[in-house]
Amino acid sequence: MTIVTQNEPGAAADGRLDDGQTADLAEMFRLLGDPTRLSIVLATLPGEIAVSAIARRIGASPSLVSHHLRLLRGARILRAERRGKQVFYSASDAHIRDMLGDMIEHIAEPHEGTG
Amino acid sequence: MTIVTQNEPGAAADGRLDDGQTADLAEMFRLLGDPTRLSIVLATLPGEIAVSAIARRIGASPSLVSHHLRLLRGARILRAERRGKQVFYSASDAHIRDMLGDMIEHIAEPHEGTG
DNA sequence: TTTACATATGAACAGCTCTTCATTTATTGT
DNA sequence: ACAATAAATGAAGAGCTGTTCATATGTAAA
Repeated sequence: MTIVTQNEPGAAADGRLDDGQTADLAEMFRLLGDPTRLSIVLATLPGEIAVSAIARRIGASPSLVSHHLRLLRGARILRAERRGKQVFYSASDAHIRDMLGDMIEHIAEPHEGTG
Repeated sequence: MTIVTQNEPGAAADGRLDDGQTADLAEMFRLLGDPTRLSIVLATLPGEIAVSAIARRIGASPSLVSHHLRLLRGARILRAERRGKQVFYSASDAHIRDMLGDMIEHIAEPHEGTG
């Protein structure tokens, strides 16, 4: 689960990642590749949000949300902080937040006019 | 004057995407979420590359590569151009290229763990 | 303690996906 | 025409995944 950043000189400049980096990146994409899970992640971007609030906002059961949250926690995409009865989730760090922010901007940009 | 309520391209900067955009983004992530498929996409980033060359480079069978390429073509992530017996693949547009370039930069950045 | 709320976990199942192998189509050269 | 090479396609199976339901755990208040 460690992201190795010490790759050989000259790599990564033109889209070359080593196998470990590729696997890590794919794993991250895989987790974001489910609509429910992506909705959960998106719901955390504005700021900390409790499990029940996520469930309400995306229209899913707390159980399902919790299952997905476990995976997102495990991949260090989200982090949890308990406060009373509730557990608040947020992006695990600024890196994740920036990355997702960039993705959203990309998606939000106008695509070519379809025929 | 009220604030824009149109939820099309140019949505919010705080992580709010409509269901369609979320589904599209998830679908894209899903496709990039398989290591073999991600490797294929990465192999196309430096420039056009033929199917057999991709297969050689990532160590997969031409058949498997072709199957994945069909999905990537279908999602407009890659585009194909036949030249003689070979078919060359590349990122479908600058948008995709930029997005993936950003992702790679993000992944390549130092990402410390184990505090 | 008991009650109520919030979240997490386990089991189970339907549906999907990745891969392999066999076959087919497309293109070039003889 | 035939053979050779490149790529695409179809079928089939093993394994994985998302979801639901039931149950457990943690927390706070009465």
